[in-house]
Amino acid sequence: MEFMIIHHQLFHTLHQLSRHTTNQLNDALKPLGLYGSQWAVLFVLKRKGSLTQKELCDYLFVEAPPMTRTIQRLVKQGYVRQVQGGRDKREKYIELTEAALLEYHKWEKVVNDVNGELLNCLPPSSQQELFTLQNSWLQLLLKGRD
Amino acid sequence: MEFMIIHHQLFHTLHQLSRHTTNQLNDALKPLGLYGSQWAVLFVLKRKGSLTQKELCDYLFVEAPPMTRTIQRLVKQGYVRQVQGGRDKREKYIELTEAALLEYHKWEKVVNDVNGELLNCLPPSSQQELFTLQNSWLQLLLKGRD
DNA sequence: CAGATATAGTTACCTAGGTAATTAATTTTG
DNA sequence: CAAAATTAATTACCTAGGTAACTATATCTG
Repeated sequence: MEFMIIHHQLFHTLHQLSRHTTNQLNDALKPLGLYGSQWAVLFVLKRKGSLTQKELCDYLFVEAPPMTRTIQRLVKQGYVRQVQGGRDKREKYIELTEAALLEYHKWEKVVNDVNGELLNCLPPSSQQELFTLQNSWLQLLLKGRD
Repeated sequence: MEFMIIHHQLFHTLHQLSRHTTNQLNDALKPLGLYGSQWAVLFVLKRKGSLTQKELCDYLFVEAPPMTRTIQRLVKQGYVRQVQGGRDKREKYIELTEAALLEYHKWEKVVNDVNGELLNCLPPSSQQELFTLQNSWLQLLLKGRD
């Protein structure tokens, strides 16, 4: 019976950690005029290059409607372009603009700083262990849900 | 430089896990007419008894406005009562109703089942280790922010 | 090939949770 | 004690992310 309480605490702690870290990220990004959800998209585009919205959704495990909203905001700010895909006229390729590439390093530094600050209270071995545990759990959960 | 990528992946995985598990919880609660945020309040009230809204906020690390909303919804559903506090007329004590106490065991079983299902792909030792790591990280983060 | 089915993206609307501003009651302080 | 500062709760409004319904294009099938 005791393990049910452990489960409860585990989910509670997971939830708190996620909220706390995304709040910290948003605070750090605010002076740059960006939100966490926007940064996630910019980060993926920088690494992967041009992607369709569907591919972005699949990569970030986000449904299509919030992705549309995030991208429309990035378009309005001039950091991203929607390009009509050649073959399939339904899909839109999303790519970073010159403006985004110019600012990217500044954004990246801010994010790396806040990430480092959030994690510097944990020894690197614990960070690695935490990541390994979280990652294998997530993989197992997603495997079961395909 | 490599650790920045690990950091990024760690936060990404944390975020995904939190979203996935709260989505699963909400799916499981839907047939009962409850949301995850409501369950969190009901759970604390069952354990701790009558609490003020401020105490609930402090316990769940949630700001006052969302707590007001969640409680108002629970009041409307008849699962919770707001009682004007005796000494301080600003504060409102929140307590479970008879209706909530009657349903509680059913809710608890549903939540325990979904929690168990989400965690049964991880061996208990990993669950314990994950909880310990998450918890110590959260404690360190909150200690720094007081 | 034409009709049915599937898919990419959008719109509308829902909950979760955050900040800023407001109100009413309580404390602090000159 | 009266005025100022603090605090519990609420209201209004913001982002994040979810589902349902819709549109337009692609693909599959009879």
